[in-house]
Amino acid sequence: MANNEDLFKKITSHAKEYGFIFPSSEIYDGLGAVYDYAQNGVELKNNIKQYWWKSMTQMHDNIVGIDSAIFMHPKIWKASGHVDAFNDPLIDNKDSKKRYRADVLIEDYIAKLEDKVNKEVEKARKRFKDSFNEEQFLSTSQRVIEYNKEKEDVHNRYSKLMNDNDLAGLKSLIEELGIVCPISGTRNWTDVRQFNLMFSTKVGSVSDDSDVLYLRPETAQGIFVNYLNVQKTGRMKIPFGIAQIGKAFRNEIVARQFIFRMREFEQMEMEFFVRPTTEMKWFEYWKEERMNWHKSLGIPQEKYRFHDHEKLAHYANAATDIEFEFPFGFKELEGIHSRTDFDLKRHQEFSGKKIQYFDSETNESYTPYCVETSIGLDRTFLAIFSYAYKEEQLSDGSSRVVLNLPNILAPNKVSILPLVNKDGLPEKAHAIMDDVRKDFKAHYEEKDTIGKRYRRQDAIGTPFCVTVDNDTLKDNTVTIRSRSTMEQERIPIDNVKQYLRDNL
RNA sequence: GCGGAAGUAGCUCAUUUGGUAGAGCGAUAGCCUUCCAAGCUAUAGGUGGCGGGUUCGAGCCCCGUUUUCCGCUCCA
Repeated sequence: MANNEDLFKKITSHAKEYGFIFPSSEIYDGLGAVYDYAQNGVELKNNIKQYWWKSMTQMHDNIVGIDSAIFMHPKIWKASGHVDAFNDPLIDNKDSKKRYRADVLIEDYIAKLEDKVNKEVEKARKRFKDSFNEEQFLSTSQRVIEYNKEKEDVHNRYSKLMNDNDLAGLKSLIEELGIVCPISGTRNWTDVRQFNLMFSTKVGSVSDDSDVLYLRPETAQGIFVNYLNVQKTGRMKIPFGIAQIGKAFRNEIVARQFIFRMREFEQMEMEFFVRPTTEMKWFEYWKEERMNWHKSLGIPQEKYRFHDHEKLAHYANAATDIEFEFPFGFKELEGIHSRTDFDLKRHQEFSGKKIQYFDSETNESYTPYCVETSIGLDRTFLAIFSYAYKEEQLSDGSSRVVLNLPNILAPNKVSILPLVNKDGLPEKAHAIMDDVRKDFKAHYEEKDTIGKRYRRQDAIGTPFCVTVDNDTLKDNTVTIRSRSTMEQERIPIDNVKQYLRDNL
């Protein structure tokens, strides 16, 4: 465990030292849970995006992509359930340090009153046996009437407070009812605070409540609200999918573990629309398809596992996560959800627009069901980066740090190096560089000894180094060195690009 | 949000009871080098996280604040 913590620290500092990820606003002491992608990081990230995008839109003839705006009509988040489902009033007990939802505490209290009523009824039922009349008992028992009155009273006040968003009122109600923490048993509560999942902002130069917009907490809704447009203009036939890559924003209570949980992050989502009753078949299909995508990056199966959800979100009828074994344990990397027709139905209801599909095969109209694949781009970055990071002990007693990135994702594909910085070698190397860069992201370096330059390229994951020496000037051959094996072979300059094409 | 620990050069760390801040690595420039880090020379780089207090004098003591890490908490 301590070893893994140590490893994770090394990985995060490597990410900074070698230009992959910087803390946001670092010269101003940083901004919590926000990170910037640096010169090498942005290349790796873009390559991951492209790899995913192609696997979706190029390798499937029934998946198209869109890029919807981050700003969307505020009603969308009402329809999706985000406004109501993620506005929790939270309260902490200072003694047990436990956090509760204030509304749940009060609801529990009301439930206890209900239990008391039920107990009274049971007691009475035993006492009166066959002559027991429940209705009569409920309306005459003094105790039951009191309990019911308090229940109703508390419920009314509580509902009003929730509707008015009166946080101070919720706290005084909790105190007045004498609600104690189940753990510590004390009434030592903090103030009630509102937890808002979504960031809000205002549109227009003059602030007004009616102009509140949310920064989207997921990209999926941009797909759902464009479903009709895409289906019609693309003449899409079910089953078909819509893919999107984009930023999303969530106000996490605790955001930690580097880029694993950030307030601003990027998702790669694909919503696949299917005929109702076929959704479980497609759910299974996408589970397998997505796992294969991960494995295609050369990371072994044992680093991944499925984790099925026991408790389903309000929109889903099946859900699983693909988890990856990060240095800090198995954590969610991608979610695959069967979202039913929840989203399209809700948007039909809230927008008043008919969102239906006429299926010419079955000759009927229906609201399509939807299977979602939703992968965290930043988490994928972290998974690939941390798996690639290796400290190696070499046979000659020295060591090296190498990023064994999948070649297709590496920021630089090749580095062109003159063996020494004289004798016309730099000129020759520049000529090769100018040719290779037309087809591959290439890098040129003439400073320091060749060994140092190799190690620097190893540290940022460059798969190949091409070295120009004196023989090159005579016979137009160069050595090409592999990052993974550190072995090199001699090939004609004319074959360099073909070699790269064959080996990347 | 609570509790604990920490914050000195780009990185890793020194400065042993308060007396004007150093090293290694790295970086830059040059030299030397014909294939795998740690050869030579020179140079740059710190208002000691920030603010206040005590003191003749604070990196060191006190208070506040902020950031990071660890634990708890929360999480579609």
